[in-house]
Amino acid sequence: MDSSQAFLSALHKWMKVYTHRSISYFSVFAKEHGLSLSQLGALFQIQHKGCFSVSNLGEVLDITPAAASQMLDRLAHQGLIVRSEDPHDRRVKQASLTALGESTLAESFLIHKNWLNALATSLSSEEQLQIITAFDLLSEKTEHLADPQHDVESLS
Amino acid sequence: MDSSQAFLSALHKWMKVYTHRSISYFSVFAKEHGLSLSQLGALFQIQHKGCFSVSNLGEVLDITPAAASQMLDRLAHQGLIVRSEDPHDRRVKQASLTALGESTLAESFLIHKNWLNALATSLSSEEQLQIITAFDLLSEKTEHLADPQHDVESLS
DNA sequence: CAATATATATAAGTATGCTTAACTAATTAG
DNA sequence: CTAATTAGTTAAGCATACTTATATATATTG
Repeated sequence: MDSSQAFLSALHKWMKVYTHRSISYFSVFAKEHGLSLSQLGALFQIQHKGCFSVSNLGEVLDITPAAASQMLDRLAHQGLIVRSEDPHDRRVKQASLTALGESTLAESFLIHKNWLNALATSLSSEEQLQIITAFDLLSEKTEHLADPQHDVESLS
Repeated sequence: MDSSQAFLSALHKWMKVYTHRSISYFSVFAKEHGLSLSQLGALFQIQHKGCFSVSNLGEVLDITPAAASQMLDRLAHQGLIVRSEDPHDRRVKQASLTALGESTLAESFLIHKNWLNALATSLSSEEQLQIITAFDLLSEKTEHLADPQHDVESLS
């Protein structure tokens, strides 16, 4: 299909632009908060799923359970997550964000604010509405797709 | 303005969804290629600007020139970048991607392929066209805005 | 109940990623 | 031409981020 090709191409171009911007913003943010990019990444994963067992976090980050355990150790030590026993299986520890963890992530998106505001003012109301519709569509569709793990498995 | 608020909200939502996906994909990709997320981030920055002096790379990544020099050392050792003397100022070393560096980054976007294809097939042609228009608009506007460094400076 | 499997944690070891301080080379200013 | 500044590297030191191997607690299975 022709529009699929154009769709992938437009999305790819935007990903390059966005990746470049966000790496720079997240680098500054992480430094300001005494975090590494890896730690910030782990926090995003936990936030998205609500909670994560040690092994499952290791799977999405592609690291061993031992490494995931140590990562959670450091995050817990900084007060960003807590580990609680899973009532269904007492071997399992579920990691979830603390209030501090939540607010830290919320703040991490604010660092993009200047850029996004500049972007907003450079667009007409009509253009903004067009983009809003597009993003709503994308967000909705993405959430209905399978979780990344499945794609990852099918790639290997 | 009302549509600006909705615009920022839609963009924010999409950023959360996309950040979550891309961290997982880039984690897997980095591991497969023996890279860290930090190294991948540095490569993206160099790619975007074409070349980077040691100090300037340090600025966008918010690290000291010494750290940037060491980072480039490791990337050069892996054959992903080369450093060449700036003809205008022989103190300056310009880092740029090698063919291997370029192809590695190109490949890093392919790892999103399964997801993007699934996304594409879940959308009608009409919806795809709407999204294409939106992304073209965004990519174009973003490239005309000032570089991230300026925003960063104004934040501190 | 005993044996096995699973989830996590801990220990030891290595590479990365950062810092500050000291050093070298090139440029700029007086 | 000398002094001061700037760009980059190097060294020492420390925290992070991973690995494998081992240990411990809980679950599952025969």
